[in-house]
Amino acid sequence: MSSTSSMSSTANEVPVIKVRPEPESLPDPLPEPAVEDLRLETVLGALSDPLRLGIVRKLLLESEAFDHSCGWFGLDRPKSSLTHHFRALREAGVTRQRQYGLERRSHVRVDDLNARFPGLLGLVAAWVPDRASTG
Amino acid sequence: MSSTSSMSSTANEVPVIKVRPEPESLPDPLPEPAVEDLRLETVLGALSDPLRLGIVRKLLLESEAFDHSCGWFGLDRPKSSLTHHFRALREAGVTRQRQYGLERRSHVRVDDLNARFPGLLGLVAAWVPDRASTG
DNA sequence: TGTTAAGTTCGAATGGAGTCGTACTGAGCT
DNA sequence: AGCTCAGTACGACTCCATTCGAACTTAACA
Repeated sequence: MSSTSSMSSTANEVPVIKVRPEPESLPDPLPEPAVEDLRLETVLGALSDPLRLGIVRKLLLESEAFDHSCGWFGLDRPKSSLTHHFRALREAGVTRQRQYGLERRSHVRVDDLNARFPGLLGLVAAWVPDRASTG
Repeated sequence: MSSTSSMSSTANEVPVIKVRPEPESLPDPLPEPAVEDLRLETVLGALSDPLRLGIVRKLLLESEAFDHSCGWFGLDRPKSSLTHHFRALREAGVTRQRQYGLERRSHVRVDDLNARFPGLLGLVAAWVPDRASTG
């Protein structure tokens, strides 16, 4: 919470260090359901959309250590549509979103989902999109 | 298995025998997608409804060796609604339906689903319905 | 043959999800 | 201050799923 990483600066030569946020200084997650509130039918509903299924699959297979912003996915949809889908995933509890400046980055709640619905993410990762989807 | 229990009949008195359909003489299944045509997003969509999730779960946990008709589930919904949901499950490939006289009996396509989406049925079986659902 | 019962079909109403344009917000940069 | 850019908010539209009543179909059975 209140880890105001006071970057020691000796008044003179200010070290301009791009500090990648440490696990202790992450922005708070946007509103999301708690692990114990995850509902299978809601999660399945969120994953029943090909675009969202592709988002989660791409996160599972290709994501780096850090979260990924909306544009990383290369989805050919207007921004307002993407907002809709990323919010659907977060509110269902599939992804977690954090605000980094202008960007809103997402990652899959792997531990939570594996705890509540073991095997589900494996199905998503193994999913083969139909020709012409995911945009 | 194929014991066509030829209940002794002396040619004259025609034996009115209620022959329960053997595995070889089952009615043809109603139209359904082939195993290789099952789509994860479609199956998830079919299972994202609490009523249908309850149907499949009940079939997995409590079903006998034979299929079960619509009324076996004790669902408190009008018949036209049940037709809708059972058809949704069948057309998504989750269940198989056969016509037995007046009744249309269902069972889960366990082998097909385990082959295509291993682990999925385990999640359905482990599902705990929210208070006040499944009708 | 007539009744009963399981389930379908149709049609309507409702609500919600997906799609998108437009306007807006807010952080970072110069 | 002003620009840029990521993403949101809002509203409109369309479409689909859900729900259900009412009429129909049909097998079983007396």
